[in-house]
Amino acid sequence: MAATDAAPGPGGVRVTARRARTRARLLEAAFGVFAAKGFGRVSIEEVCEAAGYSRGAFYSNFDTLEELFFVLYEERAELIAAQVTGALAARAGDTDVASLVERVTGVLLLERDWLLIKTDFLVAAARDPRTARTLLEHRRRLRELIAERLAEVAAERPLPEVLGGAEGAAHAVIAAYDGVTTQLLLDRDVEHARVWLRQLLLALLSADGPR
Amino acid sequence: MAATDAAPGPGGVRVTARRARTRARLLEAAFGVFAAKGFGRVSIEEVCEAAGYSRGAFYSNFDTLEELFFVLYEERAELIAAQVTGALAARAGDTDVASLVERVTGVLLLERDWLLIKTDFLVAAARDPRTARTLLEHRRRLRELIAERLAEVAAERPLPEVLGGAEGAAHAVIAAYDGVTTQLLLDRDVEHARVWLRQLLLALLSADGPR
DNA sequence: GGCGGCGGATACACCGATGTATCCGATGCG
DNA sequence: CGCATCGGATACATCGGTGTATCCGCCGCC
Repeated sequence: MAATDAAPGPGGVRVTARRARTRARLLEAAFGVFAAKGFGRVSIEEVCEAAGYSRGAFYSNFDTLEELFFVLYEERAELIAAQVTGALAARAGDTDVASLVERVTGVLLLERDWLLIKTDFLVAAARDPRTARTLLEHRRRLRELIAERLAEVAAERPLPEVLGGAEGAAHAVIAAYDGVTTQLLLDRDVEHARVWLRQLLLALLSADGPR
Repeated sequence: MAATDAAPGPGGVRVTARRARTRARLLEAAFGVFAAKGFGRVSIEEVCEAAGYSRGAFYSNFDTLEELFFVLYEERAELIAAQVTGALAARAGDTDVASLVERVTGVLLLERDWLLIKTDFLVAAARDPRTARTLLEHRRRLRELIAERLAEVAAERPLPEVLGGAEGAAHAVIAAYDGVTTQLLLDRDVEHARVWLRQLLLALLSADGPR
């Protein structure tokens, strides 16, 4: 499948194997550079150097650094979403809050680098409504995944009514995740963050449990 | 007290009234510019133009744009801290969680612009340990203020033990605040954010209450 | 009211990053 | 195996931002 896959892409543009490879390498390298220095402090040149290409390669694949950044974000976000889906799907019949929390926290707080990039993206979205919609949509999907799962759990043992059903509870889970993320960005203690997130989620979700 | 206050400052540098005014105006203008475009997308020139000065004025008062940004942050952070202190001190004898939450949420989620700048600062701190220490110290102070107050509350009606005492509960309050902040940055709905934060805090703090 | 000095304005040189135009080599097809 | 095309490299023009050196006017004290 060398160049035979040079099929017309969605935009009618042929994409050869070679092209796809450089594009992927640029994205991969950009991930590291963005994480290290932050979008806004990174030049096109730096990304190319890290990937082992010249700027010519960049301009052949992207129009602007922002475009690359957005593509990078969406790509990884998709990946995370898949992982969460997996973590939630595992042992689907399990309605124990604790084990659910356990699995989700494991997936959500893995790499600090991703959190750094996600925060850069948040900053961009905070000022540009169009970008914000992308991020909100992504969050909505995660929230729904969680809400569905929590709904099952709630069937066995009711969630705190203060939160407002499975929907509200899912909202709370996201908020807790965001909150812990902030702390992790500052103290760099991934292990502590994971423990703390677990604790926080348990406090939120099983509050009325032992009433 | 016109120019007589041109007393040697802490660094042995005379600071005249005129100088202080321009400095303040630059900071004030910078606040708006940073909030609108984000640190990293702002040039020195832009700040000066917004303030009604030329770049000469800037370089006379600051060495770099980053320095101005940090000064700006610390100045406002101090102000917020004072407001929170005030909100917590009011009706010091009051040990009702709900009214406490009410007062704090009112102070914490006022202007979106401040949240934008604070997030920019977070991004900077996430990559520079030195900056991180500043931010962590600021958070620590807020946390202790809250913890002290929660300790009083806990004397009347115990907090959820899952959180780990007043200290842990204060930690949770900060996390919830950060989480709601993220959402607010995206959807721009301040009123909703305030309601939601209140709900979240109540869920966290009064969970075991009616047991 | 003149004068010294501080604060801010103006002008200039420099640098880094961007975007583009052109060129060359690799890739894959007939 | 030769050729056409695509992808990436190189070279160049340009621009915006920065920092600095110098100048001027206003403020404030004698």
